[in-house]
Amino acid sequence: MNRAVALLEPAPAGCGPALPAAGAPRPLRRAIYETVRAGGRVSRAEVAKALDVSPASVTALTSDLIAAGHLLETEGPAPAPARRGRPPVALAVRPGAARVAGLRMSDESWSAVALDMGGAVLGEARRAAPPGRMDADTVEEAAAALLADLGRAARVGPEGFASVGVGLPGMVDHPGGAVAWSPLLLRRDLPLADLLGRRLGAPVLLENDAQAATLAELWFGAGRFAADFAVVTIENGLGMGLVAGNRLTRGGGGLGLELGHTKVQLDGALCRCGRRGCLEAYVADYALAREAETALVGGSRAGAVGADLLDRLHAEAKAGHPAAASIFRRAGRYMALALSNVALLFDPAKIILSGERMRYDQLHSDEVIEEMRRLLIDSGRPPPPVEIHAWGGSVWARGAAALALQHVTEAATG
Amino acid sequence: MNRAVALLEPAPAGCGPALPAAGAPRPLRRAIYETVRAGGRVSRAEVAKALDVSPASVTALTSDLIAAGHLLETEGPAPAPARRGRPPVALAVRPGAARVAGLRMSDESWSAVALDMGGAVLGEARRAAPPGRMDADTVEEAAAALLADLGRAARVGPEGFASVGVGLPGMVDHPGGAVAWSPLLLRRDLPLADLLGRRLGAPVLLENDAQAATLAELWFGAGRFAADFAVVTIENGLGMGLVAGNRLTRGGGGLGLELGHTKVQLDGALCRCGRRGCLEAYVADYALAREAETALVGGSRAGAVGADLLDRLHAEAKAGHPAAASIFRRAGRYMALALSNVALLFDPAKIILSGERMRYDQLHSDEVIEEMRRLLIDSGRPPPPVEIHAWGGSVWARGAAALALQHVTEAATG
DNA sequence: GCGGTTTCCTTCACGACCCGAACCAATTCG
DNA sequence: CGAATTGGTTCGGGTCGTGAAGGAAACCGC
Repeated sequence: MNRAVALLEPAPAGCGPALPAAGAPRPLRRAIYETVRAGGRVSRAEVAKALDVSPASVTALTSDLIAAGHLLETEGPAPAPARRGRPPVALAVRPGAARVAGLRMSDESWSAVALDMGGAVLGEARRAAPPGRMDADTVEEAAAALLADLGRAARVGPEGFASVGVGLPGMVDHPGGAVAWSPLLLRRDLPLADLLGRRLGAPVLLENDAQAATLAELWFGAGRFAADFAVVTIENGLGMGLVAGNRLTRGGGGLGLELGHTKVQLDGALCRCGRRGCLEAYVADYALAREAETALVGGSRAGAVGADLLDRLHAEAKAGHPAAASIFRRAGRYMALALSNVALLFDPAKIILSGERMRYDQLHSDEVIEEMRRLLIDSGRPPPPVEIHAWGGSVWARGAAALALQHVTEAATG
Repeated sequence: MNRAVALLEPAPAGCGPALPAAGAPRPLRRAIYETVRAGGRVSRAEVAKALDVSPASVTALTSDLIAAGHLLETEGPAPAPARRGRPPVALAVRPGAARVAGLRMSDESWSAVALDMGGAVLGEARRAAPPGRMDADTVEEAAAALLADLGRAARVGPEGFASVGVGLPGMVDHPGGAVAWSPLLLRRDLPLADLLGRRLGAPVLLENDAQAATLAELWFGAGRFAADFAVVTIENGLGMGLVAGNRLTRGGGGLGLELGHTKVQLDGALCRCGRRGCLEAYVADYALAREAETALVGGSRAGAVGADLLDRLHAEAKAGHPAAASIFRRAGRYMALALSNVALLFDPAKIILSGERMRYDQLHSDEVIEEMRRLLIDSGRPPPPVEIHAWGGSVWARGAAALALQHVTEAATG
């Protein structure tokens, strides 16, 4: 910091996992690129130290990457230059090398975000979700329209996105690019990646929305410096994602981890999946809503639907309405039970709660966290801390965009 | 099979994972060795095809491994020689290259098994567990005594074991070689691997007993040809292990997956861990026993303890005793709930039930499996099949020995 | 200002690893 | 017996990454 230099490129703060993935035999070229991206502005010497490789290799490969237009040397020193000796030259990802998009489909609205290769947001867009369950054509149309909006917002022309990541609820076969089942879709086993890829003119990567949220934490959020953590998402349903050894874990079959339908009660409450005792049937918004209708009887019930109803319930509970409060209290207790099960089965270093619908803070109040702690057996170690990330809108789309970033990176760095 | 040749070495059936581990950057030397061990008797051409490497590399590295005494060429053709062309030369692991031992410590009895490098059992030994919780000296003494027994049974001299694997209940830090907590030990955070290693004169690898059982399935059992499966163990408590991408998964903190203490009921039955609603509190033997005392009132209750009591309960249930039957029925239903949760969270290709104490078949009857299926959401795919492996005695010790085998292999093949 | 020191980066020769192509070897088929 | 077929080996070469040596750019003390 011994001199101030105006940067020609905006200084990226870095994105992507900050720690190297365990057991990943990635080529050194890519490892170097990812290290630079993770750090934002990193010198060659730092790269060599971080990856434990010789400076010679770093020089050779960075000049290669610079020549290929993936990295660049920036003015100004790296974060903490030593006071003596030759000052380091900061390397950074060349942001303009490519642009990617992330789409997030949900039952309410779809959001999209455009990123440069440094992970900086170039623009955002949002549209209401098409009503009802969709056929393939409807999905394609809506996705193309949203991407066109995004292109305008981010000043990216058509065909301007090198890759598009898509996150949607349901059972998504990520490697196969197919959606085994989704509440948004009419058809089972839809090869959506191919369909959208043809329509959008760019390779499309699919992922379950909870997994996309997990990627968002890993790439841009609270998980960047944690190697092992779980993300629990509260949206229309309940989902979760797991990062182990700094990489996203996908279930054996490539499908997501269906936390919402794990059973927390024999012969319990009825879930929309038709079974009884699912966690969702106690904590999801539709579960709260059906109890709200009972609790708020006598109020202007007929007029309140969906989110309105829940907001009213929430207000009543805060105001001390006993029935309303008991609804949230029970939901919170089941939430604690579920979180303790996650901690016991996955042993994460931390648990992150994420989702747009986390405004009902009784689901993650101090009492809930405290109850979770009580439910954990004493392992001699502190229980995993629980962090709340009630990020707004585009975060999940950014997670989907991370898929695209990863894909472009792999293609570019062999 | 066109000619019969007497083998100088016993023909090994092969051991170890039959499929290559995903994302494992193991050196080709080791990959070749492991491929040969997995297949038992494999030709160079088959190795090259299986690993998708050039025959040239296989030739070079196998001659290297043969010279080092790790592999050998055996007489007789490999399993299915083509009818035409030069007949293949079968390669096999040289069984005598080293011997390893596996120890399994439990609350009742300790078992041990000696293996050669081909995974063949050279001998077994068993001793009653030392009573009560042990200090470090007691563990060392008992382990050394059992290993001496094993040496005699397997005709292996002292210092004859190249490595020793140990499986024990509790929270085991495998990479660190420490036991964070175990019901068998007095002390927390005991660096047992170092202590035993010094005493036994060989490198010692520790693992949670359920994880060892999972390794046993992966190396010798039903998991050899499955890349993704879960193992649920029913012993004094309930444990589980998970194989993903053909390798054992360890929790974020390196500790096991505490299935037995996941909560299946808010404010449920009291568990020995002090919490309420743990799965163990419904299905473990001590949980059954305490209900048995109630159910069998009027019988010769005073005389029946432990296993006797449960055997009587089991007999009564089979004979139609209503209270006895209801105990097992409830336990079975919670078992089904737990299995469905495992399937939902880990999405394994199959679930294997293992353990010496699985003689109470109501815990894994057809009704239980059927109930598990009903509890799973319809993913459009068949639910994971459940296999029962009520193997006797030394299997868990073999899983521990697999740890040692793996360690020796890694040391030998760089 | 000017060597000495420190840190960063580059150059260059080399070794480890694995591959492709060509070739030899051992068997069956016609 | 030659052709075909399959298994295994030899050999030159490419890629990747290293260690050692040295040049480059700053600071320090005189």
